[in-house]
Amino acid sequence: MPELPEVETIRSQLAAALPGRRIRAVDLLTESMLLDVTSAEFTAALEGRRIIDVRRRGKFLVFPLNGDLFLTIHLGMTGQVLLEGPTGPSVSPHNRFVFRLDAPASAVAVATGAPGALLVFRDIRKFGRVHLTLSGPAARVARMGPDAWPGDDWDEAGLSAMMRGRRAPLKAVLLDQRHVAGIGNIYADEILFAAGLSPVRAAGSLSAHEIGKLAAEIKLTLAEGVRLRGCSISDYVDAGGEGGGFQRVLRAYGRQGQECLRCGGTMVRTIVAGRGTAFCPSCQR
DNA sequence: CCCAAGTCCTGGTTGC
DNA sequence: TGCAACCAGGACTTGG
Repeated sequence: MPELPEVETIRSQLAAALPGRRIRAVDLLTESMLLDVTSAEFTAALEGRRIIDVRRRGKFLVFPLNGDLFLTIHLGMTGQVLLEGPTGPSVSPHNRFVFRLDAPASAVAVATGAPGALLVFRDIRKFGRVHLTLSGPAARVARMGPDAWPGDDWDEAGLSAMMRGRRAPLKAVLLDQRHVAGIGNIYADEILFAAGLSPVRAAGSLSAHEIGKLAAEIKLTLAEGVRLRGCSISDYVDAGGEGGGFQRVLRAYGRQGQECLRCGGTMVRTIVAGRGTAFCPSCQR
């Protein structure tokens, strides 16, 4: 699933190719995934609009456009954003939005050979959402806590305050985007394994030392995810259609029944916060 | 038929 | 006791 490292990989690719380019036309193929405006308003407002920047907030992509408009995209569970050449879009029954762009306008995009006269939002499961709003990103983006990575705007003290007094399982708090934004099910399991903490511990029960370890592993694990360009365990590919590499270094997610890479015990699976959860009961306390 | 999962929503519980 | 904060679980979606 696209979590912070996957969305960040896509963002960096798009940021190298899109700023300065205009949206010539839009094909809206699945209306149910559009929020905040009608289809007619959406296509009319985007036509001729220039993309100013490509930003990320948690798992959201945010495209500021000229005229104080903001396009906000969430990839849900199986969403992909693909930059394709002008002959496309490649045929798929799961294409949901196709943004037809003009030729590259920036010298950088030309120099890097940025392809992409088309920006395709494809999503098998329709969990993804597209917003078009005025004066700022979609309202749901404002509800996000500080970005988990790179983590310049939160620290151990902030994490401690988020956890204090909570009886909810530790993993549920990591997954709650209002506390720290960008962590999903895969990275949550990996972070908790790395920190040696049980996903079912009450969040409020962590010691200061454990909070410190957790804070460090959130940043380290997501940094590794970004470095390896995301985790392609199911549908994820980057904007060029390439898979990431993080699936090769998974130590917890999906490893139930297998040997713990730290203590040699057996990894188990349980449900936490409604999500499948793999962990080592002997070395994650 | 069940499972996968991110977000929103609802309804029940807890604790000040 | 009242009320807000908190927390669990369902809905949505479709391919394996």
